[in-house]
Amino acid sequence: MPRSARFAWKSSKFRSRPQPGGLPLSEHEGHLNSREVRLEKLQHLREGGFDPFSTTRYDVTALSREIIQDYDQFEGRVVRIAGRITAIRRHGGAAFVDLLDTMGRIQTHWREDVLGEESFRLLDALDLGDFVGVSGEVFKTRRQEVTVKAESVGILAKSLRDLPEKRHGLTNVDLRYRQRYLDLIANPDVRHTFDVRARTLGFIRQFLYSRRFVEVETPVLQTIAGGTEARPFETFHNALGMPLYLRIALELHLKRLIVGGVDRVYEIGRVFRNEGISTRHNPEFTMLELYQAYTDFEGMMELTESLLSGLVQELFGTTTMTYQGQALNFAPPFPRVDLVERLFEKTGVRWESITTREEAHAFARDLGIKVDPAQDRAQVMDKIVGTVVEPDLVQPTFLWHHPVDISPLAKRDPANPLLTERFELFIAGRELANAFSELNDPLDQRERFQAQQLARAQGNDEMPPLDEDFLTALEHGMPPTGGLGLGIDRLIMLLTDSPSIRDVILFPTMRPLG
RNA sequence: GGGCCAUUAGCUCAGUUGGUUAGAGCAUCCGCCUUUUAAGCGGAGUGUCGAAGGUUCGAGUCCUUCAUGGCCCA
Repeated sequence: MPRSARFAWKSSKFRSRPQPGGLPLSEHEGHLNSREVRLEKLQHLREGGFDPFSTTRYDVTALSREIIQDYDQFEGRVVRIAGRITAIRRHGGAAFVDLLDTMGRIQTHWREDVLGEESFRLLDALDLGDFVGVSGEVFKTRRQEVTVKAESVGILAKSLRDLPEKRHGLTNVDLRYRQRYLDLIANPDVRHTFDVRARTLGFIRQFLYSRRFVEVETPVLQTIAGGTEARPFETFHNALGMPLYLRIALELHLKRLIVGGVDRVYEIGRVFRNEGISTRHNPEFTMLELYQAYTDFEGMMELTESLLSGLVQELFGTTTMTYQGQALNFAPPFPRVDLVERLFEKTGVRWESITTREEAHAFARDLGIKVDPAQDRAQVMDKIVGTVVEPDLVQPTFLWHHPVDISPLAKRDPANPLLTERFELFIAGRELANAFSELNDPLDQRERFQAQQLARAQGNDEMPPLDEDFLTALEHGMPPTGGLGLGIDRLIMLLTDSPSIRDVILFPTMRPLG
């Protein structure tokens, strides 16, 4: 087709139809759906020499928000912007076209007498969702809206599918998670949530760098998935001909690095636990684990307070924030609650007095707490604490002094060997972090692992197998060390006031459709 | 795993006691409109009512099973 041909597009939608308002249609005539209309427009653009997919670059000189915020500096200047069309308001020989770029929305004004007929008529083949580049002067309309005058335009990509509806956005939660790209286009809060996530990770890395921590990456695929109690995902290595497991914690490899003399070490990484999905659980999630030699759980408390209060200060400009209507104050020091003492205050029963599985189940029954009959004493006691103690811990609070029987990797309290030097940080009733003075006695560690093997043999499939390689490392000597694990996703939920973990994971685990 | 709820046009949603050809807004298509912004005015409804069975003269609506999601419980 000759390049000089005037570009004009008309839908063939009605070509096979009788006149509008006329005779009824036969069954196979007439309607094109929206994708077919867009394909037809694409075809016309190509035939007119405007292939939207042939453009390889468009040198952008300004972004929407900076043009609007620094209007004084941009007024009258020619800028080149690019983005997705989110609205077209046509006025005969002119049109307002809204573009969405990475910073936000900006309006452009297209006039036939400025662009010329051919360029202006490109609008006939444009739809919401298409990418265009616009170059021209920055000005303000009568209504004082900062606008880019379209002096030249380019089509950068065509969209073949409709955008979500503009007024209500995309609210179908299923679609929001499955097609997160649409969610990001339609719902600006989503972008904010993931900006906060990125800034938080940046802050944490900067904070740890300033304390001379080294960031490392340890194996995801492991022959023994240990470091906590959880069912792992299993996979298979073909060349080795053996099963491998996806890690459930970072702990045991990072401690090997402490043995190796990396005195301050951390990893931010994905861990995988083969358990149910809920508003607080995704099968894969992100953990921060850090280990610092020559300090203990008190050192980890100080670090935790300093990290979180600094982070909240950085994000909000103050140490207070609100989660789901609850005001939270991150100013250190955080209050401490002794686990065994608080349990006694709440129930009149001391942890030490419950020595058997049967007693634990009876205790739970007395409190009206439903427990899986298969659970052992420690699991039941954990559940009781989770029900009667933890929900009250709304303000950032250290729950500490956990019994040794639920803390297989923590050092004993020198004053009471049944307790450990451990704490869990609770905020808004939820566990956010877990830390302790790391057990470095290889003989004690072996005994506790062996106790786990007993539970494992009795059918507790959350118990990891004994990790002989880790014990060998410990036998080479590990200095006294403080360790901390912190759930990044739950932290981001707090910081973005998100009720569900799925709101802070870009692509949460979903069943496939059909 | 159990209970409750939802699934209707591309998107957001109505749809009565089972009753004629299933509706609205946005989006889309046609016409008009050169500073609008939920632009406006006039015209056009585009659908496997999540899927499969069943009851019925008649099912979006009632029953069963299944699928996906949400909330609560485990």
